[in-house]
Amino acid sequence: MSFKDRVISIVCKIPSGHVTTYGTVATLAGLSRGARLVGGILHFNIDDVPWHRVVNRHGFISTKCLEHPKLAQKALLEQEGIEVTSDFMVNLRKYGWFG
DNA sequence: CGAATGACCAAGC
DNA sequence: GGCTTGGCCATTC
Repeated sequence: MSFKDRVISIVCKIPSGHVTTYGTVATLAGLSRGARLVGGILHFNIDDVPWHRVVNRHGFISTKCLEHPKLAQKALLEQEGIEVTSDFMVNLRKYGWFG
């Protein structure tokens, strides 16, 4: 069991229709200051976790990946009932999940 | 095992 | 008020 596994576990527990932030995931995983690690971990496990439910502090999709994954994420979020603006931003105040 | 890396955050100019 | 800098710490090669 490692921080990585905890992060993955937590991300998988995010209820459908909700999103959370890197900082929140890091805190729930035990490292309130490990937001960066969460990003890196999700990067290495992009195929194993619903990373589309994790956004940065501003509610923006922070991936530096190609635009295609972003569109996929936007579609997935909307599919779950989450409003995503054309700027790939979600309303954390409304859809934010903090455990 | 050591050095580099990173999809963040908050404070400082 | 927007941009730049520094710190954080596990994972990876």
